[in-house]
Amino acid sequence: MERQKQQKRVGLKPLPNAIEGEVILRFAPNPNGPLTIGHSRGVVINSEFASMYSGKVVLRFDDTDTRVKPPLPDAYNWIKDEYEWLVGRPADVIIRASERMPVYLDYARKMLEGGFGYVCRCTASNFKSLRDNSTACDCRDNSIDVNIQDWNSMNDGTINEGDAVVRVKTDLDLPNPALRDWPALRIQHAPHPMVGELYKVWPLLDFQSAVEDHLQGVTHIVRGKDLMDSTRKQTLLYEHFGWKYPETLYWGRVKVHEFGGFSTSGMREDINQGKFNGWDDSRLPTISALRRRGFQSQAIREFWLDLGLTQKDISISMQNIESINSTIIDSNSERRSFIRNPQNLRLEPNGFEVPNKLQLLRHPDEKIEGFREWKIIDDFLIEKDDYADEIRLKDFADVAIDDNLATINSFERTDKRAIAHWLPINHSREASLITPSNDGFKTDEGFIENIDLFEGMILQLERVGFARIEKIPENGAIELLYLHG
RNA sequence: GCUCGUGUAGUGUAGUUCGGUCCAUCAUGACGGACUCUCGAUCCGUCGACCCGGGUUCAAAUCCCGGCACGAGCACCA
Repeated sequence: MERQKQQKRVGLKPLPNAIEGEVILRFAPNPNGPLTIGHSRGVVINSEFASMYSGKVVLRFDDTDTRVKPPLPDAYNWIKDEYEWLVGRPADVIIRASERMPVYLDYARKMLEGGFGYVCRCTASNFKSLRDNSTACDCRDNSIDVNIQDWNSMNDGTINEGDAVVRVKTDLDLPNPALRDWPALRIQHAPHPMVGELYKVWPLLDFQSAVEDHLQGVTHIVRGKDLMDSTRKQTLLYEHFGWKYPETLYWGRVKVHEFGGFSTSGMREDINQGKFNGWDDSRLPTISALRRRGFQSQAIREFWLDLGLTQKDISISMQNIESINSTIIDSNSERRSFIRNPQNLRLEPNGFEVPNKLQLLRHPDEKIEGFREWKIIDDFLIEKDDYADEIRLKDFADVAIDDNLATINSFERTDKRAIAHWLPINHSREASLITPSNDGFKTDEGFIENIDLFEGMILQLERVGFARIEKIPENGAIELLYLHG
């Protein structure tokens, strides 16, 4: 009897309660830096769900903090572009929380007027100790009039930063203390990089996000499970307003072996201190760095889609992304010779008639048609590591090496001697291959086969690995950035 | 500590809703081999897992109970 073999489901699981054409999702980063590989999970998963249901994605900049994680003005455009690069099309709607401030402040007032919010003038630590005992603070019983008065004082700057916050009334006996009378808005007098000093009171994530999700008609929220309590807080607010909370899904925490965790503010500080050369420093787990090295957006997409949506905390390796990237770029990457740590040799014909031209395939399986044509002269290079009594010059000849003389034994491959890549010096140009590593960069000086090269080209250096051409200067060495094997 | 969540091979993942088609899927990895004038690609093979203990049942990765482990939240950050 034939057993039916188990199969692996492909693609994301269906979204609960999704109606074709009516799904609205959102991706809401803080523009305090460009996107990291961690963010890309949100971009990929949300955009994939949207395309599964012909829905939309709202790209929302959650930039309501001017103090702890202040926005970086450049980051808005970086993120917009990186989103587009990852998805292949722009987000359907793009909004900034900071430009929507009047709306949030209006809803805050409505909350106070509705009596389900109040201005609390306790210190954070006092409130916390009351809260932990399920005890109301004195401010909680203030009349609506008093609350509105205090609210006005918060907004006109009469009440100082740190001296008041607006809270959402909840059941103080909620089992989870974190949810009890949670803070919705606070005072921040620091100027906002985008809107300046227009506002004294700024909403916190849980309030801003909750109101905006409702206003944008978001039907499904997919977010990290660290935000589970946010869902619960926001649901309480929705109940007050009489709104229906979106379906919510979560993913677990992700660590990448090669990078560890990734904190945008941490990187920002390190860059400012000069530990990195910028956001696209190839040692950083940012999208701009991966892109610069030659990772394809398709590889990043496939990677996250294969992981799918689970609440497990995972620790993954760049090897997985590299493997996917390899299969994508292998067929369209031309081959070139790159000689690290070169050794000069001179060809001794030994009575053989040496052809003056050699045609080498641009791609071994001819996925790319055509040849690189070498004019053979006597002087050529091999890597010092390949130096041996007898080697095979790839695609050319068996040679015996004595000192720096390479005597041709045969053009045919006659034995199992090691194959080495090589390069006639008339086709060589100085190049340095930079490989990012944990403690800096490793630089291999050498010579690259100087045929049809251009900046941004991703090629496979024979017997070395994939690399991207960073720069071809007028004079001096070509700069190569190592991608992976 | 309190609250919430998660446990399938080295890594990641499918299967868990409605127990049998599961001596458990796929990818990656490691190892071995074939092929190839790259340490690339391709092909073949091998390795390797249901957190633990009870229970229900003819039958449990799947249901129930009890442990254990790990993670997150408990910010006037997002």
